[in-house]
Amino acid sequence: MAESVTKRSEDYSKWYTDVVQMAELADYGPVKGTMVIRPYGYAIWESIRNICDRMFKETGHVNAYFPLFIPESFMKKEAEHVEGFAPECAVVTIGGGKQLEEPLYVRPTSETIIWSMYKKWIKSYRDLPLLINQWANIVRWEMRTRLFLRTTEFLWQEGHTAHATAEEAEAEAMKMLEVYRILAEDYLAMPVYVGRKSDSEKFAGAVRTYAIEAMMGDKKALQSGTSHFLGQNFAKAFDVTFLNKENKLEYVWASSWGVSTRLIGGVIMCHGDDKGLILPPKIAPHQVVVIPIWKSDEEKSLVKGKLESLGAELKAKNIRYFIDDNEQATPGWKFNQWEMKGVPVRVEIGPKDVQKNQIVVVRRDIKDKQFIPMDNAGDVIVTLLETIQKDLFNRALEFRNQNTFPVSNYEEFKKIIDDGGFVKAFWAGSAADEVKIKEDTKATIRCIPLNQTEKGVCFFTGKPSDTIAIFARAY
RNA sequence: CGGGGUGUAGCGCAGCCCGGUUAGCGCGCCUGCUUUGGGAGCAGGAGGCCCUGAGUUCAAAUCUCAGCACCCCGACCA
Repeated sequence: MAESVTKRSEDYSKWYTDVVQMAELADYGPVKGTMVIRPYGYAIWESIRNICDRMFKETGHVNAYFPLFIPESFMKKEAEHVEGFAPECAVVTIGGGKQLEEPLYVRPTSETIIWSMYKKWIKSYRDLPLLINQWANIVRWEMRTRLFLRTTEFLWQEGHTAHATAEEAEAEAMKMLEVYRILAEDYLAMPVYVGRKSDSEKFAGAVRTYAIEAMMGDKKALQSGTSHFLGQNFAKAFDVTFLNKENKLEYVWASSWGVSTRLIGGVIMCHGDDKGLILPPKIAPHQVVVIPIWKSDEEKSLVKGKLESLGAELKAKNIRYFIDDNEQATPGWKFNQWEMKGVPVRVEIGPKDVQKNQIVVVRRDIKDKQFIPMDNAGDVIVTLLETIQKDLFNRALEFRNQNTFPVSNYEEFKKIIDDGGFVKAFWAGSAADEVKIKEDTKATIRCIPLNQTEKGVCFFTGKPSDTIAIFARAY
């Protein structure tokens, strides 16, 4: 009986697919490109969603919900937007058995329908800022899909804000970018490069796009969150104006920002190993799994007694724990199963432990096994979870830094990209140069870090440059 | 849309080339007994429009043609 995943070193994408399915995170839906998020995967999404939602509310945002269907005419109002999204949209042309007067787009993102409503709601500077987020599903008809990373339909949040000034809208985009950085680094333990997108990579309809970019276990990049300064593009397209303090009519300034279930894919590829998933404690549905062990009925009642007191202690410390007392499965099977599912800490209690008043505690990430006294188990485990959270981040950070390289010419660049890794180097090229690099190497500018002060020479054009860019192959 | 491939039990496959009784195997599932500190053992059992349609033949999972679906590599895409 060999129920293990493909080794990461053998076939990384097979490994990924194996983990997603064997850890019961998701399954393929009946329609090509669709995904069923299974309870365990959904629980991870709920963790992420709760963390985000709290941070959004702490930064002054409120939730609302806008319709799934968008009239075709709305999509066409912003030229770049329709050009960018129309080819990957699903369109409804029949309703109630009749051909519709106007086709309805299934939202690929909600800027258009939201700004059509903002036109009604915004009249004065007193109505601003308007800071709305929605949790929703969206549809993008992708040609090639991968569970969590790119599916036809996925879950996300999209924030859409309206402001009286460009500075305020830009500040909002930056603020939410920072929220995303905190989400990625402090909760998902996934270090990210934070920066601006090049013009060719920016969102269709944005003035500027910002992103967080993470390195996966195969040294490819994953765009993990984006935040856009939209300028007045959508306000102009939907004619959203307000009277400012000087009683002058002005177009509203906007931002939008989003993260999606793709983050789950990021967590899998950032931390996972050949035994499966490794979840950061802060988002793990179960932070601790307790596996009781007994043979006789006598041992069973002894162990059960200890389980109760341990459960009470873990609960008192607000630890999310699960006692796997299923008698149909053997302990060995459970060990493997919960390692596959990435539970950060495993606790074993058997007759021997009861006798010594101890428990066995095993870390998922480094397999470290220790025996600790029963009495202060709660405190020890709280500390252990914090340590694991930090260690996961540091391990990922070290991996990323060791695989991020400077280059001084294009030959070096090609070698790094071919061998796998990020390139962090001075850049003064054009959009055409970006295309050329992409054609040659499949690498793109992932982001241009903010607040740069250094000067150097562009590795591609040889021109002087004050801009460092990060290049990589991406998902 | 171009190139290649695959459709047989819940999953993974064999059988097909060379047509011939009740279509097999592994895992999973069910029942019973024994087990339980790293994926338990034995015994018994359930489960199949062999992708669809047409054709060839005494006879088709197997040969021929058409269709459909899916997968991989491109193209496209974040």
